[in-house]
Amino acid sequence: MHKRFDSAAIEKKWQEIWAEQKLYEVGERDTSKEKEYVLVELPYPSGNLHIGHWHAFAVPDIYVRFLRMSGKQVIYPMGFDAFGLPAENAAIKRNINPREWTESNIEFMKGQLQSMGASFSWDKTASTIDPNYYKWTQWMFTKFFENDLAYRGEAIVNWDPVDNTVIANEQVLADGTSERSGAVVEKKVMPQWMLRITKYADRLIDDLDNLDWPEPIKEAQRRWIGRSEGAEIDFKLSTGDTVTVFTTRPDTLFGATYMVLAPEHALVKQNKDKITNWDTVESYVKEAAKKDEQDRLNDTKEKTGVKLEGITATNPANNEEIPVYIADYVLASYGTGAIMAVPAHDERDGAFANKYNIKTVSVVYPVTGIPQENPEFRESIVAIVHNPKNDLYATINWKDPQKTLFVGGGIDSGESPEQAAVREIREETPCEHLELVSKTTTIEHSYFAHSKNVARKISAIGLLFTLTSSEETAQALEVDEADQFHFEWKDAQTIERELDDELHKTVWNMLVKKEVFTSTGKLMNSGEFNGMDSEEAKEAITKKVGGRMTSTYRMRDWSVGRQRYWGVPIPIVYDPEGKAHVVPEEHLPWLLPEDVDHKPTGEAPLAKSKELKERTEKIFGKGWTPEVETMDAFVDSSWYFLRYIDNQNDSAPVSTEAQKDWMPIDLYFGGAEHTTMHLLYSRFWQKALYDLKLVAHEEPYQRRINRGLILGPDGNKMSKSKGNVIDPDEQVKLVGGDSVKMYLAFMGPYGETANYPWDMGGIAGIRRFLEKVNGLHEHLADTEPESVTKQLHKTIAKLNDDIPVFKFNTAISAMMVFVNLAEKEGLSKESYRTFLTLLAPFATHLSEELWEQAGNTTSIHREPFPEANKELVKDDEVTIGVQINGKHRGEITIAPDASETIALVAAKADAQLAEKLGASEPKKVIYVPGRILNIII
RNA sequence: GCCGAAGUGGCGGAAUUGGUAGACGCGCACGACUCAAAAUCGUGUUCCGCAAGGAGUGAGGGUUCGAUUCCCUCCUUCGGCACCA
Repeated sequence: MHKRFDSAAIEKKWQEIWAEQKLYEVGERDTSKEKEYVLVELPYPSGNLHIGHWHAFAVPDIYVRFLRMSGKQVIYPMGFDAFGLPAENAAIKRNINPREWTESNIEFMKGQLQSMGASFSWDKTASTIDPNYYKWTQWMFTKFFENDLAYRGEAIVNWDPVDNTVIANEQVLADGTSERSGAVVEKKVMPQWMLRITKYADRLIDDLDNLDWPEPIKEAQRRWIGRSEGAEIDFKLSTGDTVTVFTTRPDTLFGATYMVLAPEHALVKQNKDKITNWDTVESYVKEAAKKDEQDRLNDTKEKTGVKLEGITATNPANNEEIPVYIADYVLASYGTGAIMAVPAHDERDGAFANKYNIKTVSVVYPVTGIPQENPEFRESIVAIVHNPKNDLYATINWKDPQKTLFVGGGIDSGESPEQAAVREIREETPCEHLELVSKTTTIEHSYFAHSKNVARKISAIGLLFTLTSSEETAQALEVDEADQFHFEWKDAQTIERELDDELHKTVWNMLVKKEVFTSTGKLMNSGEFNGMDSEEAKEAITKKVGGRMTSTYRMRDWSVGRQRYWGVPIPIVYDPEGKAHVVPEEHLPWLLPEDVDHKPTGEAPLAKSKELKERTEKIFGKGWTPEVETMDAFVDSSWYFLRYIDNQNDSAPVSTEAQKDWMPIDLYFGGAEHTTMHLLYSRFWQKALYDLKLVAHEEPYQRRINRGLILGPDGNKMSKSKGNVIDPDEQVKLVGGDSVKMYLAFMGPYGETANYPWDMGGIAGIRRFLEKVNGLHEHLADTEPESVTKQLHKTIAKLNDDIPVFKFNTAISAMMVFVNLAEKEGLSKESYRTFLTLLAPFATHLSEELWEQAGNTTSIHREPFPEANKELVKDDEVTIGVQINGKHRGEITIAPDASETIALVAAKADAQLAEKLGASEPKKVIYVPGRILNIII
């Protein structure tokens, strides 16, 4: 029966009692239980919690409580990631100290967190601005510095002109603006504090394989790191310099008809004197630099560049002299900043060569590109052949020779390709039927090998070489002189129209339309490598020209220095010669000075601190100066989960004992936005610590679950300007924390990255459900119908199934079904108690209140989670669908394990079904017990 | 452009070793209670059709006794990356 309740009073009452009893503190590790470390991303104290925080923290609490009631010792910590630009900017706006602002926010947010009624392990908390925390952040940085993982290097950095600081690559959005301020990011070359994350690139990719993470997140990290396997190859310039290029396609080296340097490439300036068109070159270089600074949105289709007159390079594969260009489509910061350009097999090079009329040479032709699962098609491919004497190309289709295409020829003689080809053929074989036996002597290697071990020698069409499509060696195969082929000549348009399979289309596009073919295949026009498979040729050609197989990465080192105030001071001091030294452990924490006007001017605020300067000289001596940059806040959050589990430790960031107790993190709930930032940084950090023997695990997070976004009621992302922001405090006031939490859990499955719009009616429905639960005791009876007991056990089973896989929505739905039934049929006191414990992880306050009202003196949250009685979960009877000829025509109710005979009898007993079935005997019966009966007549 | 995820009533969603499509909730309609409204309770609610019946899980095709589920082709939406050699 529906019965209202005062959620505010109940929730406040229990929150206080729980706090007083320290009900959710974890304390020491209890080894009689299995441990479970459930982590949620610690909040940034921006002022107040938004509804997304509820979704992030309150909903996983259901899972945490379920585990705890199921007998595990669960740690579910909460803390604050409190350094960083937003707090500093907010403080500047309000003209107060960032520390004051942040700390007051933390206090306020703690109250909000309490209103969730979640079981946070408050004895295991941490705050990144606590000197006892950042002492260890600094300490680890010094270890990194000593081990060459942190270094000061020149780098092209992203400069945010509004926040007046450098930001990381990961913080630059796709449109070239800053993730922080929204300003257009500029490129600057500056000395930077960097962390050598690239050293870990391979491990960061490879170790993903062992993690229980959603595959899309892993894939996003792999792509972000962007490992490219290829080769470095040296090209000699006519100036005597050597240019190293990076390429993923060394197999196409014979097709490298020019070379491109990035405009910023050092050799450009160095050879100023030898470049005869230096003025043009110089202005292009300047233009390119400006373009880079403006924005990277400039459409990437239009390629520009300038030829370096007076300089050539030598292609090491064929010793041909090739021109050298500079072009801004080659990036200075990727690979070696120089490329070998292969216009036939790279789209960008193709576009560039087309524009500047550079020679194009095809060196790879396709053999695949055909669906693997279509063997019939594969068999039909035979080869592409080329006669360099007359530039005639042909593709031969073995199964159906009529599909053979001839392309090219006679380009220089003014003949059309068709005319030339026909002439060629006629001259060689003056008959209509081209017999595929030796008629000419120009052919050296011209074998076709059929996949069915039938070999034929083609020698009539003036083609220099052909390639086999099977493993059979050409020499071993016999010539069958009886075979004849008839080639039908068609004009180009007809041929194009009739192209009906992928290979032929590809070849046609490549050879006739001169489109760029980027796939791998087999080699041609490549000297001794002709006919070799691309993959094989990569190594072979690299080896021949003295190159090196290597990998390069999209990801750059992590720039961590910030020219701002509100962050962890980088614990480095400089001696009078300017050499960097770490601040020794006894002087840590290296405190953030207070005597600073932190307003951003572009100069680092710490440079203005007298106290910091004096401190440095006092400790290290006269002439020593402090580093004035602070650390990116992503550094702080790269290890917080380690501090949680040993937050009182004075002698180390975290003890090995605590790690043995709790690490690794069994489950990390979080948002998709951290995929390539926090999640990558902290994995790197953990690996670096691992190599320094400071942690026991190489990966911090065993399992990761990303949640979606809560949208406004209008289906849009919540924003103040749209006026669709849902304030959690207001909602809690309206319907209570239990309802807010349950509603967020009810919207949809949690483990998928789906976004759910907030629905005012929906949350009212949850509140209504809880009010029904509140009145449920009025339906108590001495005995209950078996249907109710059975439904209860089905519900128990459902919850035990659904909660571990985060399908809280269907779990709640099952409880609703039970309550609806129990209201109608009545329920026993025992069932009522059991139901309350089912509800406890969801409606933490109300279930506790009703539990107390039912006469219990200990907390419901100490109760074990119910287990279903398997006998009671089974149904005595089921209603199954009956199909006639596959169409649903009615239903019958029978025992779940009834025999086919019984099912048929039941179907015939049904008047409607009997009529449909008529008198005829069924042709076939498909009966799946408990599921379906399908009768074919 | 490339990579990834997803398309089911008016809405959020449920159902996959292939077996009654639309659980549960919202919304809506009608009824009860009320002077009235709200709240609450009851009934109904995929679409077309008075009905019998038919159609139906983004579109089209295929496999199957049977497809939201498996296969092929395509479309749309969302997310990520984007001159990365």
